Amino acid sequence: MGTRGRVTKVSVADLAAELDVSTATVSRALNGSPAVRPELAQRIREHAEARGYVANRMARALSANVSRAFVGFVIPYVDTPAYSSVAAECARLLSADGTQLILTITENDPERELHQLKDLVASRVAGLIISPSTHILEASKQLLSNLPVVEFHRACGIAAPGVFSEDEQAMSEAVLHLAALGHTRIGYLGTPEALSNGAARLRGLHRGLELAGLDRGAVAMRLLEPTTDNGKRGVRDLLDGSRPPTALIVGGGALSIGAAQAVHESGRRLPDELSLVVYGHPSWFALSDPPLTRITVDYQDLALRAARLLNTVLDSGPARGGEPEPQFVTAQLHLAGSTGPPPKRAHASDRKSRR
Amino acid sequence: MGTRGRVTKVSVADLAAELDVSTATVSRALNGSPAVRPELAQRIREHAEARGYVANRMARALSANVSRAFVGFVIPYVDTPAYSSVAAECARLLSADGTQLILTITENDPERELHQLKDLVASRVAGLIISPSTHILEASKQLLSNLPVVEFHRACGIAAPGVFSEDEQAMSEAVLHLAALGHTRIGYLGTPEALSNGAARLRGLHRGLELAGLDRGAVAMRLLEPTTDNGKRGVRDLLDGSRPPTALIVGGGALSIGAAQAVHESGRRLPDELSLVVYGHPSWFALSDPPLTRITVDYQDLALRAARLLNTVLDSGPARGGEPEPQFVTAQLHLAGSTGPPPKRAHASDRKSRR
DNA sequence: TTGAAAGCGCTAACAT
DNA sequence: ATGTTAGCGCTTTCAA
Repeated sequence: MGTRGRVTKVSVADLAAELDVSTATVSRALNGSPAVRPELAQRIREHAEARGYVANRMARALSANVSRAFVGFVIPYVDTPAYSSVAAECARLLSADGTQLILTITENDPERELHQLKDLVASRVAGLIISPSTHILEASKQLLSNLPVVEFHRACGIAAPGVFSEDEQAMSEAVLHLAALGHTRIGYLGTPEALSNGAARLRGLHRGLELAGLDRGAVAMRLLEPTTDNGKRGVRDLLDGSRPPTALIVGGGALSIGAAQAVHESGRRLPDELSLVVYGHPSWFALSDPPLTRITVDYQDLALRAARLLNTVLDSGPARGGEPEPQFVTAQLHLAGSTGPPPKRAHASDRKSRR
Repeated sequence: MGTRGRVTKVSVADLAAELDVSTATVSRALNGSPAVRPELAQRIREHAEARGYVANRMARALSANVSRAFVGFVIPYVDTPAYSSVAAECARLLSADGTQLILTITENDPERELHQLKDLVASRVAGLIISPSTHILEASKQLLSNLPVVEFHRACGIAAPGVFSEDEQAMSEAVLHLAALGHTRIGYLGTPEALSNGAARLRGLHRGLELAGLDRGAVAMRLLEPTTDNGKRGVRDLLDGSRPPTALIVGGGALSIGAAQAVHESGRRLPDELSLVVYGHPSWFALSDPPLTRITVDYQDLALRAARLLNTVLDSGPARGGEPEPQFVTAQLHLAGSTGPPPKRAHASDRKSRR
């Protein structure tokens, strides 16, 4: 019993020969075609099982010349919940349909991205779930426009559906929250405007400022690539000025992690000396004391929608007809202990006014 | 110019026809065979380029009947750095060789795992990088023993090479560190002994106790599946007893995250009221105050070794000859502010002995 | 140096 | 209900 020796080597031809039927019958039986006598089908299946037969998906895909065997999953990073949790959930959902995920990490490098997209096309993936790199190449877009594609987190302007977090409102709420507390000098650390989600958050920021009656000039900004290091750097920059902001908003998950660390390292007490609003999965900030006011997104929901969207797109081919509808998962602002009224006095180095 | 219309559809046959040569010549030219006249080869390549030709990896793999097109990456979870960072690094390293990673998440479910392994075999993956589920099925082991496999983090007793973190020493050091500080009642929260790394950490614990001259009975233990929730639960259990430990060691990344949260929520001050040693990637604990004494592993190094090992295994076929050498990445104990002498007085409910 | 042809393992017309 | 056969796109003998 059991498969001894080397790797599986049984083919339909083998089974057919051994049972003295045709390969077509075997194939039909194995695929549950009703056109084969139940008893025979049963016998074939049992024999296949006994011989440890495992169908070759490549051959199958090649023959069918269209199959859902593989789907490409293209992301800039994977070591942050915004991506890893979506990857996990998509892999889970798609595997139920017998679709396998080919994982590809661009590190936000456009060249690498293009190369990987080509490889994915070469693998004849049925479709793609992608979070494009910041400065995606034209050639990459070309490739994408000829494939069933679902975007998430970031959009790159191709005619493909996508799932995104709707950050504008939460962002604007965050500004209003701080303004209501009395803050007038706010620092913003976010991702570049070239990133669709960076742009959305910026819109939210601006809208919040407008509603709060604050001038855009009231905000010191740093727009950086979303990495933990940039989070640290950005916060240090923002805090080091001669007239540092009394409140900080961070728009981006990886940035927030670094930002929270940098704030912590700066020794400023939250919220007495500084108010802080971070962005991202709660688990990253669970240990901080006080708990941080934060903007969160339900990544699982987002993943679910992405997987569903992909199925839709796979059923109807790439970018047919009109502009596809993007879907949105609403980000939520959660208040916690890291935001409060601004310090009573201006920063020491600012004015000489003692008490 | 550029690829218009539908998906890439150019085949070697097309190129051959267009250039009035045979498919064999095209294939040879494209694969850089020296057997083709350089000038012709050049012309073929240019034409292929111009026509936007992309070789079909499936067909290629099918024909070659052995290829490195795909490698399976099988892990129980992906939302923890212990896995996500290894995934990222492996994807990066393998993609350089033109190998794509098929990501598969078992959620530590043996049935699911078996099913996915079958699918991977069906996809004719060249090999597998796997972190087996806790209670892996015999059938799964069977499959694995007929494939080039590299294990990591966890070993399941098959004759395959692997990369693991060498936790024993760090674990034992942690115990000695606590013992030296004066702790005699230590709590241990770890993963089940059925997990190879759980067993290793336990050995380290025992060795530490022995060296410290402490009895094994001095340790209250909880061995749980590595999830954040279990981390919380375990800590609450350990701390709720009538004679709670004065120090806690956590052996496991996900467990540590939950554990740190639970400790935090319990309101105990570190290290005055409780000493705590956690395990895992520093980024998860960066925000905690005080910084936590921790055991860390260089996952990037681990990933690098895994990728290298895989290449070796792919070159020599599965489990040939003698037992393959496992590799180890040494875990490091970093001292920080969460460990200190035990509280002066025993727990109130413990003994009446004052001063 | 190049071409013709035989597969790789499977599915799907097209017979019977 | 079952068998025959022609591919899917590529590599690779075997001939020329």
